Amino acid sequence: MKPTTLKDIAIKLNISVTTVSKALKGYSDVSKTTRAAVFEQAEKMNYSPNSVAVNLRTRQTKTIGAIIPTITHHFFSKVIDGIIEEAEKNGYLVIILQSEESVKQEKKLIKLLMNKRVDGILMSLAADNDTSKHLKKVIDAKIPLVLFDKISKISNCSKVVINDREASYNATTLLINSGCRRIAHFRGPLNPQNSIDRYLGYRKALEDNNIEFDRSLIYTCKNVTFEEGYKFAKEIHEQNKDVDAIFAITDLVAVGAIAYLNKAGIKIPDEISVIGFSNWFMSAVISPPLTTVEQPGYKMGKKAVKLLFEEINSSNKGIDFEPKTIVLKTKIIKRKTTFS
Amino acid sequence: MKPTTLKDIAIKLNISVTTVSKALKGYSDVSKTTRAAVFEQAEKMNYSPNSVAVNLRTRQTKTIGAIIPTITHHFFSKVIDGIIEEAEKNGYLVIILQSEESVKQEKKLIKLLMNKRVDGILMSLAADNDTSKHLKKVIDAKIPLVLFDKISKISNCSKVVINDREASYNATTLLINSGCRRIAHFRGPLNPQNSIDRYLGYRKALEDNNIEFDRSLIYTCKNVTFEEGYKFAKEIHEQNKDVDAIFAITDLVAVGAIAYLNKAGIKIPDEISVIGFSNWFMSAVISPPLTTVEQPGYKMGKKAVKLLFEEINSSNKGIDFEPKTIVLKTKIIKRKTTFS
DNA sequence: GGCATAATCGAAATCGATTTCGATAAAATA
DNA sequence: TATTTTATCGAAATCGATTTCGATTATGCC
Repeated sequence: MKPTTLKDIAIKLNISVTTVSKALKGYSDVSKTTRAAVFEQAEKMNYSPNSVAVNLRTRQTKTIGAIIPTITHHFFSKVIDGIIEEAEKNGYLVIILQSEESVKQEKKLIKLLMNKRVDGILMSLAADNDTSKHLKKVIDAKIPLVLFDKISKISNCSKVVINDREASYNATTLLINSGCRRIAHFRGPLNPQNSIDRYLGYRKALEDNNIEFDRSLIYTCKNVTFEEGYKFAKEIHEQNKDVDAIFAITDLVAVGAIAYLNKAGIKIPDEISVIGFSNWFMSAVISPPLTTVEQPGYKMGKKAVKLLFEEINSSNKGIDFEPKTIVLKTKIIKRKTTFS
Repeated sequence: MKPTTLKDIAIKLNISVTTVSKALKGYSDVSKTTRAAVFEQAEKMNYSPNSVAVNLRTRQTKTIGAIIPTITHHFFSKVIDGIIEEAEKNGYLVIILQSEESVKQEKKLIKLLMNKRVDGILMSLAADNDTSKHLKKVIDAKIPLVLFDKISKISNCSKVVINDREASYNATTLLINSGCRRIAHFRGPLNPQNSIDRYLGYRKALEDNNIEFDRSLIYTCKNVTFEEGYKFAKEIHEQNKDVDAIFAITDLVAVGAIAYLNKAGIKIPDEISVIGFSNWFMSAVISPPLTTVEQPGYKMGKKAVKLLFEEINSSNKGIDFEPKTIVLKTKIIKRKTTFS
């Protein structure tokens, strides 16, 4: 009924708990006979160490926490996939929590995880994040912390990101090199850093190619949805904006735009080129297949965990850990919505 | 640096650990003066109880485990969303694990969670699941277990499912009532129970309406992908199968089929009706919007957790818990790929 | 003032596993 | 035979929080 303890085995064998423990852990001061008996009995009683007790003694829970805005999002679910895989490979379990884009919720969850005594925390920040005071609490408590994707630049901790600005610059440049001059940008919300960075990369590319920036070609997707992509594409068309390319903050938005363009009979890329961001699996199968920037979610998750473990291990050895920032490479996947 | 303990407070205040604990927990045999001092000091030292120690004493971890085939799947990520929300609302944390459709992996993960001493386990089974011996281990160990979506009918534990057969029956009937007679079914793999049930519901609907079953109209999607939907739709078209409707095991497959039909210039639903399953968010925005069966993932997650807590609470009170099976309602969401 | 009651506190045991430090007995050496 | 190793075991402390039970002091009552 109740799980077997060392004591149960000890009583059965009429020896001490100490000896049972030592036998199981391979100490040399246990006779072969005793050891064999212990192993046999442990097997028979289906013993497995109570990890709660072990955790208490070792001051480690072999558990890490991950806080993300939401899991029902293809990018984040990929990151989580990577996190879980890598953690499990190292004997760690992962507690997943969702901030739902609320800093208040984020604070609460951090507290929860700290009380749980997780060995480390992974976070992708909520969009309305400005005050990173709650992150400081984690850092001050010496709990290893790694930020990924949506980070806070000011916090003194490790980070795993992509170079949004550069990726965006390259995407825009591709459009320019293929002859586009009136390039609309369907940008993300105003606050998040990667939304800003992608916008900045877009502008820099225009600038470097002597293309005048036209504010009226910037559309802000507050919710980053299919519908927004559709709507803005429609607006562009109906207002005769003379646009020859669209660069969308996300594949989903791009797919929305393509849906409208297809419906309106506008030829892609002949009349309008489209480029997305993230390489969502759907972007490969829609018609025409979407050219996009690959955002390595799975890899980001893995890297973040690896970095976290580096810090956890240093911390265990009492070594001070110098926060690192890893910038993952992105690449453009050329498909059929742009001229090469 | 290290988290504050009761002992730290006790030493600071020069009283016993017992009194500190009692003050914090509101025992009546502590003077107002002492209590106030303890609270003040606890606040100052930023005390929060070490939950590992509490867990050891209470024999509860306030943690549950969830094992699913994969998280990078819209349905499962919705379920997980529901699970996390509901668990957190009740003060529980969730450890997510992926079986990757492997029974071997499933066994390993179960063992992991049992060693972790989670208070309960939620599972959606791997596809190749036939031997549910590993589930028996959980049940025998009296660890509350709730299966959802992909279940094992023979296991004696609680379950949360939809009536796949009935839902599928209704979907097929809708097609029949709108005049379709040659209805193709893009089914799922051969093993999983819900794949079988949906197939069975389809057949039953044909039978009840005196429509002859044609084996050549059954297409098996081994991987349940967009590409398979596309491919089979193409096959149907090219082989002149005279099909007037397609019922797909999943929206993704249906969307693949629609992609082909659109490309081939086949009018939906005029020439061919299409109905999907799951109500994936994309199905509402594609063209034409897909009629589908709503599969309540979020709700399923919540219900599963609620059921698990019922069992956990009974078990805590020493009451025997009689496993329940909850069947969630599905409904058909009529959009534009079917008549009426 | 004497006894009963209430008010306050803390020692110790517990949850299970681990590890240090001795203790004992047997074997080996001088 | 006396002494030193070696082999084998276990008591006790520890990780932190909780709770039972007993002890002590202060107050109430007659």
